[in-house]
Order: sequence, then structure tokens, then C-alpha cells
Amino acid sequence: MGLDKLGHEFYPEGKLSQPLSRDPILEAQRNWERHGWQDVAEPMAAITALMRTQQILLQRAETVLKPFGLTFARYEMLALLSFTRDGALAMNRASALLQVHATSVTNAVDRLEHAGLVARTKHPTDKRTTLIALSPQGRELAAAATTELNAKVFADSGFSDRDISTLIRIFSKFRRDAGDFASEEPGHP
Amino acid sequence: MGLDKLGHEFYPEGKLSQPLSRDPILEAQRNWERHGWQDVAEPMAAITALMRTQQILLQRAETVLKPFGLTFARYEMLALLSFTRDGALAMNRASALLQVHATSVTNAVDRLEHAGLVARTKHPTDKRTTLIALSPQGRELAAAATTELNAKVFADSGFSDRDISTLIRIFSKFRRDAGDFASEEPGHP
DNA sequence: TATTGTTATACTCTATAACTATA
DNA sequence: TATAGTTATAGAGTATAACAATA
Repeated sequence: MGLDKLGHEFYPEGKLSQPLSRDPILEAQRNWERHGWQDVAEPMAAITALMRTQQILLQRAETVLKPFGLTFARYEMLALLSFTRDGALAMNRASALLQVHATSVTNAVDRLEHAGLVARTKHPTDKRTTLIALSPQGRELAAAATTELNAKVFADSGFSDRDISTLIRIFSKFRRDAGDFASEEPGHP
Repeated sequence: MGLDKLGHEFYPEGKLSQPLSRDPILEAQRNWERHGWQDVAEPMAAITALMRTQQILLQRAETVLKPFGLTFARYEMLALLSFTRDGALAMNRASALLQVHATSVTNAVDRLEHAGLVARTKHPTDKRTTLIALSPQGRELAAAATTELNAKVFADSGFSDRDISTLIRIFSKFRRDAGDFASEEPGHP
């Protein structure tokens, strides 16, 4: 696809104002090569393409989540809580697991709490830490959103099974090297 | 690395509040599998990892660009202009090539213009369209920023050469299928 | 009528710094 | 002293809608 009834090119995602018949990232790569940056043209193209791919996928997810009143960030928080044994987690821990700033967690929890999807409670022993607890409505909404997201985004992601495995491998190494987490992978002490 | 002098884990990028000894995305994948989502656990993990990788790379780029007073979005605009024959481009066309919203282009150009890096001029024939023209300072800054970015981000991207080729192939197919651009790839009419 | 671009508005997410209260 | 969390503030990108000028 890529053409509407009048023969104009269009964009299923991205809402761009003008069509393209050639890959702009490939064009950029060739520009880079022409201007003396042969050695970095490929990494530049790969990273630019990664950013564009992320944008497309994020837009798909947000489109699916909008009817639930959720953003992707807030959905991730609910999903994380729903996989916890007792549906509760320290702010602290949520920040680490979701890999976002403490202020982002505060902000997300504020809104989720206001919507009645989570509640803040006090940690029994350490009075500094606050726990985020999933409400019954939160659990229900998370389950419904997960079903939709899985059906409409993840089940037909646009990557082949083989490519998915490849991406997991490449990104896993990258993130470990970047210091996101330590070891665990077999063969990487 | 991943440990500071006191033996605490830390994060070179991301400014997270608590360390992790295991990959949180792999943990999430296993949670998904345990809860009956075996068929989408891998795509979910791949996409989540992609988003995290994008975040790390974007942070690296923004860190390098900050001393130049540029964000990545604004840098991309300058770089695009500097590769144009006469250093000028219609707003329209920039929006299409950079694959961002028209309002984002307006916003970026506003700030670049205010910084004296670009100037708006009128299209000679079509009075509706405005052209963005790179100023000498803009061209100079773009060149300096490109050198830094290439040296500090792209030259040692954290991906092997082989993985970079793989990523380009996978994302190219994905973006074409998503409608970002039409055909061009050999074997894909 | 359609297109180009701007403006106004709103909503995220991100980041820093200052602050409290607890440990 | 260090940690957990909040608040305030600022900045960025994104999106929609309404609009003016032009084609």
C-alpha cells in the first residue's frame, strides 16, 4: 500500500504533510557518505532508523491505549504492578524497573491515583518509602489494555519471528554494555 | 563496568534511582509468558528493548549537542539543510523528509531562526510556501556538531558492524511496510 | 476547494534544584 | 550523611483546531 484513491501517497502513521517516494534515511546515509563521513554513515542510518521505528511503534501503542485513558508510560506502570505478587511496589523500585526518573514516577502515579487505578500506601517499616498499590479497577483496566495491545500491536508487530529474536539479542547486549543491568547473560560474566 | 567504588551498581545513562542486577525487560518477558501471553512475550520484549535503546541513544546525542545549544530535532534540521544544494528547503519538504509534524517544524525553525542559524525567506513563485535558509553561522555550527556527534556517538555506537547492517535491514523493511516510503528496495516493487 | 504555514492551546515526558522526612 | 519522595519550574515534542493567504 501507500497510495490513496487519487494516486497520492499517504502515511498510515505519522501524519506527515508531504509524501515520499524514496527512503529519506537511505538518502541521508548517501549524503553522509558523499560528504566524507563514510565510516559513520551506516551507524548514523541505523540509529536514525531505530528512532523512527520507535516513533511508529509508540504511536501505535498510544493509539490503542487512548480509549483506556492511558499513555504508554502509565500503561507500563499498571502492567508492572499487575505482575507483582501482591500488586504493590515501592516508588523507588518502580523507578528502577521502568527505568524512568523519580519525578516521572511521581507524575505517573499522581495521575493513576487520581483516576482511581492505584493508591499510595505507607511502607510498614521504612517510613520514607511509599508503596504503589493496584486497585481492583486498575487491575481490570490493565488486563483489558494488555489484551488490546497484544492483539493490535505485539501480535502483528511488523517484524518476523526471526527478526524479533535478532532484535532481542542485539538490544540486550547494547543495554548491558550501556550499564542498564549487570551480567546474567550466559557467557557474559 | 557497572559498579562504583563502594560496590554499588550505577547507571552511566538514565539517572535511575536504584540499581538492577538483572535485565528488567527479560523479567517482564518471563512474566508475560507465565501469564498466558507466550505468543506475544517476545515481540513485547523486542519492542520494549527498542524503546529503551532509543532512549539511551537519544540521551547520548542530546548530551553531545547541548554545548552547541541544539536538541537532536534541531540538529537534524540543520544537518538536512546543510546537505541541500543551496542550503534552503521548503517547510513542507522539511516536514516530509524529517518525518515530523508541520507544527514541529514551525517550532524548530522559530528557535533556530531566533538563534540566527536559519532564516525564513519567501518562495519565488509559490507565495504560500516559506523557505528555510541556512545562515553561515548555521552551516558552521552544523559542521561542528556533526563532527562531535560522529566522534562521540556514531563512531562507537555500541553495535557491531554486522549488527548495524542487520538493524538497517530490519528497520528498512519495517518502515517501508509501515508506509514511510514506497518501494525502492531491490526485490520489493 | 485544496494547500501552506502559523497561531493558540493542551498534554506528555524530561530534567534540575530545593525541600521534607526519615534512615 | 545518605536516601525516598515531593514540589516547583522549565523546556521539549506532539497533537488538534482554527485561521489567513494563496493556489
